[in-house]
Amino acid sequence: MTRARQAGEAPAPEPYATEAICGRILERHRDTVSVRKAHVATANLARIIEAVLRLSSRQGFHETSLRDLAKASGLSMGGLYSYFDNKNTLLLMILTEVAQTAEAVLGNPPPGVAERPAAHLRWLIETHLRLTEAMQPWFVFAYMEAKGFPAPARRIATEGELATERMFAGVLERGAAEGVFAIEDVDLTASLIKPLLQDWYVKRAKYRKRGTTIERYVAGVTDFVESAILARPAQSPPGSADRDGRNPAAVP
Amino acid sequence: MTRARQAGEAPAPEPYATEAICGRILERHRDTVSVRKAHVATANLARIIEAVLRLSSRQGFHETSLRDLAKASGLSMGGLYSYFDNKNTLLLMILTEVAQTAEAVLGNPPPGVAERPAAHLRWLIETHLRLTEAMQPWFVFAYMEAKGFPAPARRIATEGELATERMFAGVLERGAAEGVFAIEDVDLTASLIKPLLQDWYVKRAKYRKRGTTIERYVAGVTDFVESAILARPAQSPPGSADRDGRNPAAVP
DNA sequence: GTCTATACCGGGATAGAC
DNA sequence: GTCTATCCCGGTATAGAC
Repeated sequence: MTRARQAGEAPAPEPYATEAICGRILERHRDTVSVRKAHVATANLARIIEAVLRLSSRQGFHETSLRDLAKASGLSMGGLYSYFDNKNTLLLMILTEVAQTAEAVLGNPPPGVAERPAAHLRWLIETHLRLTEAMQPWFVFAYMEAKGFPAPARRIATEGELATERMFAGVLERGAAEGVFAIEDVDLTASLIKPLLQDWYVKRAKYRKRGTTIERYVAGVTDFVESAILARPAQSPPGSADRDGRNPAAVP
Repeated sequence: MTRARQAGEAPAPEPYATEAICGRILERHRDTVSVRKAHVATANLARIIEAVLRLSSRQGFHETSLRDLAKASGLSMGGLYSYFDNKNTLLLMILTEVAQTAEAVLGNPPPGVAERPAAHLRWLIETHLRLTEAMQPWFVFAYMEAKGFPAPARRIATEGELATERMFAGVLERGAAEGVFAIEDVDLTASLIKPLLQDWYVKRAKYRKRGTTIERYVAGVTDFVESAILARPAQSPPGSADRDGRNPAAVP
């Protein structure tokens, strides 16, 4: 991801365009892709993956047949098999790429940010949302298709999940230690932030229909989270005061 | 759901046991189920659905074959078809039951609660979590399997989603009007609460592994949400003060 | 009411021509 | 490197015995 650019490589003005990402995938799978010329391989891989992401978003990956995929990508059945040895490998290519990208991007805050927990938290929220926006079909695919598949696929997705959750937990921990955050249970709070970020790409259609912009959403989540956890100087500690009596609603 | 109990009907101490729910499903599908005796029909339906929920949670619904389902439920291939006319109907049975139950339960707050927004919000959160806990496999199924299936199935799930979101929006609206909540954007806030509740059943395995109890989670979400939106008497309005400068992190 | 046996189709994967 | 033709399995659904 954040590797040094090779001499002669294209400047890649769009690091999250499908073609650019497929170039990186190719590097990781030189062995399973039998096509030698790099530029034709990336081009075709891009068409395949663009197609599989599109079809899967409607029908799911398993329900997407290789025949459909061949038609949609413009290749033939046999042609597909020079890019992966079986359907499951195609799944893994996408999942690992998503996981790697997320870890590389979120693990590299700009200089100075990581030292200030409040700023770091804010950066994590905004960067996460913008990354998943730029690679929306990829993240939706990873989220939706990870379950119910062979163990290795599951693990990749789950690990990625937990990795980013740990980043949040780390920031919250440091912020709480410095006294800028007031948090009772760091791990629980970290796991509550995660779904707020995932909602943006998982339910993208809903937000699009409502006309919610990403700027609005970033601001909304940031305010929501900060209101919940920022330490407030002149106020009683959370979880103690001014609550009206519990109303234990047993399920009827 | 909240119908009057028929004379002679069992007292049903467990309204969310699989058998009890399948009794209700049977009422709604007397036409497609060809087995006449009610008690044998509900018993078998329960075994079928218990099996399909279990298998689908691992492999997904589409990947679960009717052969597997027959083995797991103890019925034969042919036997299954006296309970539904095709696989898709089985899917719809489950989805509609989940949607109906959620709406019936969440739409009936105990007397006095609906009048006080703070109490109502708290009741909604706790009831939602406890309901989805009691029917966890059902809700996971509905959440996971709704996408990628024929339009009618999609609609049922989406409608259910929006219905509960509207309940939250309504409460927040009233609370804001009364001045007990300080909320900039009611609709956005309502849609942020939803994923916090869904996370409990979608990622149930994670929380189980960590030893997070439902009481802990209820308290955690309640505190988180209330800290975020409860109006604070002696404090500047949200979204204005004491934030360190924005740190607009463009995706690198 | 439930089972066994079977029809039939669409899926993934491969062989070999071009 | 890519395509066409084909194999074979496993899926849904049904027919007819018990």
